[in-house]
Amino acid sequence: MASTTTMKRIAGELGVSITTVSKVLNNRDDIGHATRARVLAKVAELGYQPNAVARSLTLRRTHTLGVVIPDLMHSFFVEIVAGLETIASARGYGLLLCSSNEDPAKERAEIDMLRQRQVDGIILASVNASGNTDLLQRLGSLGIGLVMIDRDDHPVVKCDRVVTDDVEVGRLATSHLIEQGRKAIAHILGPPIVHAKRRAEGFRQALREHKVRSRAEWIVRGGFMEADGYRAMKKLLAVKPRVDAVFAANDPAAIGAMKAIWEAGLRVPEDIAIVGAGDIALGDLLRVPLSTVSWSRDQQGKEAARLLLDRIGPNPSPEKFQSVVIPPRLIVRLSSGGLESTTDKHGTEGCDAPVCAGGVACRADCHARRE
Amino acid sequence: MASTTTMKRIAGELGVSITTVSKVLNNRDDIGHATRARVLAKVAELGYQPNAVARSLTLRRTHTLGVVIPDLMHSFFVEIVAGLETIASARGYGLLLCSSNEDPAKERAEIDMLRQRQVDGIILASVNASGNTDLLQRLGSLGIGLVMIDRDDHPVVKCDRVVTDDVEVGRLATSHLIEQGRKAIAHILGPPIVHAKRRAEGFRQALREHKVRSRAEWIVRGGFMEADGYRAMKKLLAVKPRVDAVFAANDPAAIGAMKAIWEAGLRVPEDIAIVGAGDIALGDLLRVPLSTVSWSRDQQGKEAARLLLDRIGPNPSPEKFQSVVIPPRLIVRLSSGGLESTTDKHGTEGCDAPVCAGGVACRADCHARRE
DNA sequence: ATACTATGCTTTACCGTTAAAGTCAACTAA
DNA sequence: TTAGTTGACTTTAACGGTAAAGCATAGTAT
Repeated sequence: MASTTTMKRIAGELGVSITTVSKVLNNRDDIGHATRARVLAKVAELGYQPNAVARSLTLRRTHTLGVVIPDLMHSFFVEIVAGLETIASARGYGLLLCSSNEDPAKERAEIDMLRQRQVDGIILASVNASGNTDLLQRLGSLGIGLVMIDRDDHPVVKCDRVVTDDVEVGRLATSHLIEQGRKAIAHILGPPIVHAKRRAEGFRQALREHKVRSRAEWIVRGGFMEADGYRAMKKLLAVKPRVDAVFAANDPAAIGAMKAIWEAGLRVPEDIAIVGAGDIALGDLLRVPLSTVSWSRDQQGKEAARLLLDRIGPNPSPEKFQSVVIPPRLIVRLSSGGLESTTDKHGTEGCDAPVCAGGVACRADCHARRE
Repeated sequence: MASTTTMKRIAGELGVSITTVSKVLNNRDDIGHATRARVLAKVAELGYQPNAVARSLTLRRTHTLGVVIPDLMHSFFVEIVAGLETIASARGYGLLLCSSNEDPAKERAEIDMLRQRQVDGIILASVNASGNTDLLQRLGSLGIGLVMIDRDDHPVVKCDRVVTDDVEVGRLATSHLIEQGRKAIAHILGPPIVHAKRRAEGFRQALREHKVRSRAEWIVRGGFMEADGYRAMKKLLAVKPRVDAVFAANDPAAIGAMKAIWEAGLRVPEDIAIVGAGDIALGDLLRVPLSTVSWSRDQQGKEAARLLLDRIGPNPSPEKFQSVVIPPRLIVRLSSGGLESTTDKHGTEGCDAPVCAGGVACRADCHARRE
């Protein structure tokens, strides 16, 4: 292994001090023209690249952000990560990616690992409020920034947040089903976190406002994974009289529910209408395109990265912590019965990108994604 | 900001030397019982956590792997990353995730960045063979491990590889279309990299073996993105007589092609059959479920992580570099005309996970994903 | 009693970099 | 002239940790 090029070596070969080399590389102005040129030449000759680890040790900044999300397989989080990456990479920050697999213990382990690695900040979609609040609260005093995305449990923790309005998500989805004339509307609950509870709250609000009857058996425990939706729908199908519409806590659960419906020999949306939330990738191209409530993951990711970087940056913005809300909006596709057929028009406003043109309901952020 | 707890502080409060603390924490056996206990107690009391940056500097190991993939939005790569994460995380390694956005310049910048950060190894799905071969070759001499995944351009570069048999991918897809009785079979080429060229080669081989006529206009330039497939299909649709089947270089391109076909008022598979490659997430649930050639991304990711970690680990396995091949297999769904209807049976062998049961063709690795 | 060997620590040096505080010659101001 | 200022470096210390070598003290072999 060729010995790595260090400032020491450059200094040695040139007969100057290491500090001189350091100063040249950091553009300090107290180095003479000639020396500067000689150093720069040597740097180029040896292809020197600074050792970021050593630099991190002295500067006490790693220029690295930790990202902890619950599910790498869910396009929703991946799209947020893509947004994060755009901003972070442009500003010279690296992303240390971790998955908690929806497991609080792994989440804790990953946060601890990130802390040991001295990341400058953490972007977290937290599994729940259960055990890790203490850890998160301590991050601030350790000089580690924190932005919570998507899920904002841990109300005690002081940090920036980038979330959507989950009550509104539930209202939009449910009102839409009501407006489709559905009478027996069920809800597949998410996991027991405020984030999901707010969607359920929006569900109930919409029913109340429209004076639509609800029944306790129509609200069933589910979760955020496809398998959760599948199981929950199985339970719902056993309830008589049968429901004619379902708002699932998110898209994977909605897809699981659709599978259960098909398996029972029923049709979507004729027999049962479905609305999800989160606008999963390819949701517009599904066998029955999935109606959903959408908000920009790209924007959510970018906003989170910006907030975090501004807070941990050179001028640590002493402003109060912000909660940025990405507004949700309804995307009507076939699964809710809101479109006559799969070959109908767009469910959304003007979308002229080639991949979205004509015939096929386009994905809400197809533009954003190609930008 | 509370002053961070360091070994120095622990040593100070206990009146022992820093080295003593270090030895206790590293389980060296030359520290007495009593002292060891006192140190451990203090460590627990102060909640000490070692500074990984400092440790990396002396040990010259960061326990971090860099991952560079061309497209964060493509489920294919994300699933590989999930596989990587499983192994890396279990072995105490972190993943520094970068996207090259299919841009050789950004790929280069990211690899340089990873090198500065002293990652122990890099897992790369390289954009092309154009300009970065030099950089990759140098990695070895810098003590940075390299595993190329999915795309194995850069034949000169000595490293481990985990790829699929791309010629076979093309043959499987094309033979299947031939067996469906299709006569005018087109191919939407991938980008100009060997990886894609091999799929085209498999396409040609299959035609030759089955003595099926081919025409030059039926092989069109495309790419790996949805928009590429869309544009390529537009061109194909202008060719008369019209083709009755298409093998697209990968699934996103196949989906783009389907969009173009629908937009032209034609049906899949009745008018044109489609087969892709890569088994994109939700491909089984599309409006017309997509026939594809699949291989396990989970296995690919895990294998890559294992190879890399074994090579850079304590006993640097002096064996020759390996090329692990993940075998591809055909997944027949509706888009190729291989199934009578969307409510047909599984296209794959026994799959009894709840989310896959009955009625819906399951995804090839649905088991693997839930493991 | 003398030399040898553990045992249990501490000292010193180093990883590669930056920041703060010298140093020293040449130049300027009074 | 004499002190004061620049300009262009160098020296020293530090970041937080690990490894190698050093050094008492006590115990064992002869």
